[in-house]
Amino acid sequence: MKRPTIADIATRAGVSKVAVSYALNGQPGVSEATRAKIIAIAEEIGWRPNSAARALNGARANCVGLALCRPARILGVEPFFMELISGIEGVLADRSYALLLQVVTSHQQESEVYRRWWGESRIDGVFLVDLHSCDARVAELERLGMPVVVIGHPSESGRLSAVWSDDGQAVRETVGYLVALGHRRIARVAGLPALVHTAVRDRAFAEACAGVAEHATVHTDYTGEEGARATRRLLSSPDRPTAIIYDNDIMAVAGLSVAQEMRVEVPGDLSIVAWDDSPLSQVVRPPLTALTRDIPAYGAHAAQRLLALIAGESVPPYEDQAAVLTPRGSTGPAPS
Amino acid sequence: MKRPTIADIATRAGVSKVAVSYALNGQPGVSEATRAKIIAIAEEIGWRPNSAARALNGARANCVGLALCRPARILGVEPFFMELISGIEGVLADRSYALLLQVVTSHQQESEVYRRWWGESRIDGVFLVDLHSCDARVAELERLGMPVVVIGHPSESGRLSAVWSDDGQAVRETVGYLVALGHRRIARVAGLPALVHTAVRDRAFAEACAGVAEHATVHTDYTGEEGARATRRLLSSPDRPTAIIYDNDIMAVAGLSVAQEMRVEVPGDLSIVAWDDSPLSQVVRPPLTALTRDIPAYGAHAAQRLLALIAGESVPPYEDQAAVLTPRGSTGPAPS
DNA sequence: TATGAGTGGTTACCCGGTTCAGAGAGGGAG
DNA sequence: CTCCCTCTCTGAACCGGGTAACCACTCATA
Repeated sequence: MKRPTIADIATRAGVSKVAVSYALNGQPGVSEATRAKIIAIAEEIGWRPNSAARALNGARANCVGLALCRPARILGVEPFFMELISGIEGVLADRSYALLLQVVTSHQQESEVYRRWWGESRIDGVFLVDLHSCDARVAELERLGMPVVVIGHPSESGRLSAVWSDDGQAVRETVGYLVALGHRRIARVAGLPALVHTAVRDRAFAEACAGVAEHATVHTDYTGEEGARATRRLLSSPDRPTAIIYDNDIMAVAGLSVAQEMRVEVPGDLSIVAWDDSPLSQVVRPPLTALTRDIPAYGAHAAQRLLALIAGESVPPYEDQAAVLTPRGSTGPAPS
Repeated sequence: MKRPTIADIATRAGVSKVAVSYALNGQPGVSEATRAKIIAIAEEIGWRPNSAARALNGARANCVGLALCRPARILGVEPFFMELISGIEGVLADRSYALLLQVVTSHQQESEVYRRWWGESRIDGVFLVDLHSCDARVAELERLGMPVVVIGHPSESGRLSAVWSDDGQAVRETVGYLVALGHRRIARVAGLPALVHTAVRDRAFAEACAGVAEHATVHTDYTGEEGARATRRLLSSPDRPTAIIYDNDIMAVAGLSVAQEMRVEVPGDLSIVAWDDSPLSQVVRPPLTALTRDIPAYGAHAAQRLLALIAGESVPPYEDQAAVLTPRGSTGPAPS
């Protein structure tokens, strides 16, 4: 029942374990006949290299880490992370890299997890997500000297490599589209204000609206409840907006329901745009106009960069495609 | 920049590395004064035990695995797995266990991942999810002799420990509730037919309806599109159902939209029940009656059992609480 | 005074794979 | 026949910890 080791193979093949090591790693130093025999025996007894023993010789751990700092109820509802992970996995699996995952409740705990993983030689690098402004995690990771790919805006990523997409561009496109439809009062139901990408969107939204439309931004925690509450407040104001942009689709769906409950027609009286186009956007009536992004591809790009970084290559910041607007039934001309 | 080892600490403290090992592991064999000095030095230079070196001594890897065999687009939309992972993480984090995650595309690939992880001594055990009938993975994992907790029905889990909840009970409760409301034609939009829990629900549904209501089951792949298509077909039939039970909430929301699009009133003409009560159920109008389960707790129980199994304890199958019906606005009396 | 039991530490070796220096065997050139 | 080189393979050391066995010393007991 014990797992076979190269010593077992060596005994069977009648050679030293060094010869086995060379043979199995494709290194010179053994004849082709011996190599073939050794490989045959290894396959027969189902030998696998012990990752711990390899790691001990300074080899890579063949593993990268990801820590998520969000409460369970938000993580579950946001398809973003699962899609991101799927994309990351696709790249890692090809190179037999594993992904170590941890859900944490604070940035402090998150930094501690990085220190532990790195100190224990468990991982070769990490992804850093959900960047805050003046993020202490960036300094911590720079200090550790570990390969890191930041999935987020490079303005706050310090000397760490970033993979990002231009949310500002997506906001400008959306506002331009809504203004062209005649909207002059546009609101935004935004996510957590501490996140860098929220700030980027906030700024781009204010700039894009400046001079062409009244604008208001309400911050939430990404949950449907807060999205609903924000919508209710916006729609209750005397000069209510004729269009609302939501930072995720669960809030957009909640907003749509609030509008229907308040007898506000969508898209007749109110246009709705959702960020991050998950299947959810398409199953409600009317289907939601959404900012579409290939999230698995985004994760895949980040994973490629992290592996390159681990291999010692230098990795400049990579700008992924910006989200593009996919118009559906939830947007239309502004009411006259 | 090199990571400190116990040898470094030993040099600094002027003792042998064995003394350091004893001191840091809380073992007897060193004086309290020496122990304190060693611990102080270890903290000062930020020492962490190298996980590879520990694992090499036959110690645990302090890591468990989870392989998910679902396409990315379904994984993203199902809050189930993220909530399950959150629950698992909560327990693992307390014991400094890590979770190794891999998304695979076939059961064969999944078994290969298990073999590799186990052969490489990367993990101490795994969770097995999405059981099929006559699942080859069960035999494979039994053969490997690795600690496993099956998250699913024990009827198909062989000699492996299972953590499960009685979906049959939930189905009976739901059907009873609908029948009490006067419904006599009930349909079910089910998930993948190959999954054991789908089969369990199918059987319970047929039995619960037998003699009291006409019933029909349509299988889908869990996506909103298929949920919508199934609903459209069901509502187009001459003797259309007055109630539909959906196997997840994205399909239920899609079904709700289809009903509205076909001018079928919910709950006036049609009652809708969703399985797995995510926040999504509550943000649509009307809010969905749902089968509620504490999924993070479910994951936590599974994690506790897996850790017990790894510790060498014997773990009987554990039946978690069945999902309970949470009535909301989407169900009502059958139309007369 | 010899014996025994704790302390507090050490030396030696193990885990499984990698790496380095070098040892024989065989072959070709001089 | 010797010299040298290449090919194939081996012993020993190493990575960073864990553990068994043992040793030197102190103090209490027979």
